[in-house]
Amino acid sequence: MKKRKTTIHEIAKALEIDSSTVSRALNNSNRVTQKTKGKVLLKAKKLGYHRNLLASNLRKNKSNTIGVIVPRISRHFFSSAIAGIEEMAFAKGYNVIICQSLEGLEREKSIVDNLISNRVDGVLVSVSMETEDGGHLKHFEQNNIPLVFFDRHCEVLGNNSKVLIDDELAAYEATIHLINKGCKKIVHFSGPQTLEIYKNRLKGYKEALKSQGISFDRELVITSRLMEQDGYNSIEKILNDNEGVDGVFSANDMAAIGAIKYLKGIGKIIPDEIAIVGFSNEPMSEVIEPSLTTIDQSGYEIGKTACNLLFYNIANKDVKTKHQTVILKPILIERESSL
Amino acid sequence: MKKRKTTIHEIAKALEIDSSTVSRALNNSNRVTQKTKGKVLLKAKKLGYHRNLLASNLRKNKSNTIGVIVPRISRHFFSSAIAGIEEMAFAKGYNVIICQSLEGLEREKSIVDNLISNRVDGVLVSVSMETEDGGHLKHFEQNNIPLVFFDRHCEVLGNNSKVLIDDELAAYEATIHLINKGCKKIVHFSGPQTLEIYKNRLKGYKEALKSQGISFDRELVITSRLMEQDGYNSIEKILNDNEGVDGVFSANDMAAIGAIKYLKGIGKIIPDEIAIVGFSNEPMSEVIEPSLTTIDQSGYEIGKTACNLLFYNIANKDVKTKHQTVILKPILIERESSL
DNA sequence: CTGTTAGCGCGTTCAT
DNA sequence: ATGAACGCGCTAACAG
Repeated sequence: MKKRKTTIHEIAKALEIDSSTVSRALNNSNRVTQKTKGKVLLKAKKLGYHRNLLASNLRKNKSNTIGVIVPRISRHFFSSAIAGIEEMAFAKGYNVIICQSLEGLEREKSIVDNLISNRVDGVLVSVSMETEDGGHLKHFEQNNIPLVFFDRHCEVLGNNSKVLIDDELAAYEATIHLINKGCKKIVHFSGPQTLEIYKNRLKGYKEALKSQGISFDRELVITSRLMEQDGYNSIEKILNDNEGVDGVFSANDMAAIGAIKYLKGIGKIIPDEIAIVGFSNEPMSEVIEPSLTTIDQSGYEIGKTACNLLFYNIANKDVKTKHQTVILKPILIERESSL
Repeated sequence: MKKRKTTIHEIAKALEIDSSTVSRALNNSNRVTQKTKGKVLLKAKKLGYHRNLLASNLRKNKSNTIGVIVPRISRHFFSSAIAGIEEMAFAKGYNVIICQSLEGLEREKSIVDNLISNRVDGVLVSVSMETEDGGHLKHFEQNNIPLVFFDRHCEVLGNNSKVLIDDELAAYEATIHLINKGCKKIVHFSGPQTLEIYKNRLKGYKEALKSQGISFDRELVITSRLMEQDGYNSIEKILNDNEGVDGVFSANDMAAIGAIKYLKGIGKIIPDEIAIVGFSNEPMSEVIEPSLTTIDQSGYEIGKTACNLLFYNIANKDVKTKHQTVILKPILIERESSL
């Protein structure tokens, strides 16, 4: 078993040319004959040559690698985002280093240092729950490494770009969808108002009603933790207390499913009598309740978009750019009832 | 904004010592005074120094990075495996490069070349569906890069290690579990016999029956594609055709859930009259049917185990080792019915 | 079109 | 304990 790997010098020696010519040939430079190019490539294959990117990267001062920091890889939203990122990166010939903060600030800090040491060409970040101050993330721009947030962002001095989901618009569109289907009295299942996402979704719901001249009724907003059982209970309660409810916009999918189960139990037919839309970015709801209409934005699309933006920023590193914020439009998916 | 990053030479100059001393200090060598060590570290922090790992790695001919090849990152099993891998790697100070083959052989081949060029210190692979011959994976060992398969493996000449789930044992234990609960007549929902996993699960089921002196009844094995609807139909059919069925071992979770739904519909109480175990390594079934007993091995554990084995092989690269196969024992999870 | 030279930033000899 | 010098493998700059 041979120890050292073959270098350009060996293939240069074998061909009795200079190593720089070999280098050029391997890089498909146009300053080299087709003939020698062919000879070099042949010899390289024959010797099982693999370019040493450690050396190449050092010389070019560029790692051809982007770093990705997420709280948890195994969460479906993040794993699909990473899938999108990897596809974009692969297409551009970049590598992807994956790091998970596990929702911890200290770990996130050490990841930042490590990525800088690895001289990544850019970074995609979805911050941990402990991250409020983005001080440690400033190191990236201090080292001239472009950074793009996706989904979970935080404020950092300097230029930073982000790709987000428009919760308010999503809620707006979901509600409009229900109105267009003929709903007059639409219930909203909302979540804890401490969270930005639920506040925004409530806002979008209100906006939609207003835009269509429907007056907002506080009674029709039920706040819960949005578990399946909550949806079940909420729809039961609202139907007892109110006449003529014909639509539900749920701030997540599980509560929507609970409501559907309740309605099925009492013999209502979905979605003819009561139309339901659930906010979702997991595929789970589709499996549990194939007839549920959902509104969401896939992690995959966000990942791809963020990665694209990052590459743009890498390419234009030198030109001074301002904050870029891409807000992705949600997608409403109405599935056929399989029942 | 300064362009070039600070190097050991700059901090050496600032301290009026030699760069090699700085290098030693930063590497915590014992051949350097505590005092100078302190001064160097201080200065390094002050100048915002980050070691250039491109250079360091080149010099040491070692990238401190492992490569991971999976068919699809967004599949839950793989994303949790990657999560486990990342945690182990982080603990050892290694980076993880993620690559997805998207079930394609050509893409897998080009990933292999790329990882070799990046001089990864080791590789974890779960092969694509198109990969039957592992010829391209031989490149790894030719380049002295340890390789460990997890979950999906294939034959490669030379030494290669793998970490797998013991499907047969899992099925055996699931069936034994049912017998211990008092079941006398256990149905098996099986899948396409072209797939190794379903063959092995059937084998384990048979073994368990045999070991407990229960005779195998071909009538009690129903083969389908194991969708929810299949489970629903299968249990209906079996209950019509057979008296006294009191247990079901399903080769996956969706069919088990279908069966539970059917039984709920006809008013049976689970799990008192008919006990059901579904094979599963997705968390989805838990959400859909919280009372379902499952047997599986998590991707997370497999990832951690495989990564550990890889590090072992990296550490002992020079000593000649033989094939290592780790077969993980499945875990049976019996949940309380929430209904 | 090709060869020569130099150096990316670091770690590791040798000296002292 | 520190300094001087070299080289990891490759590419860029300059000749010719």
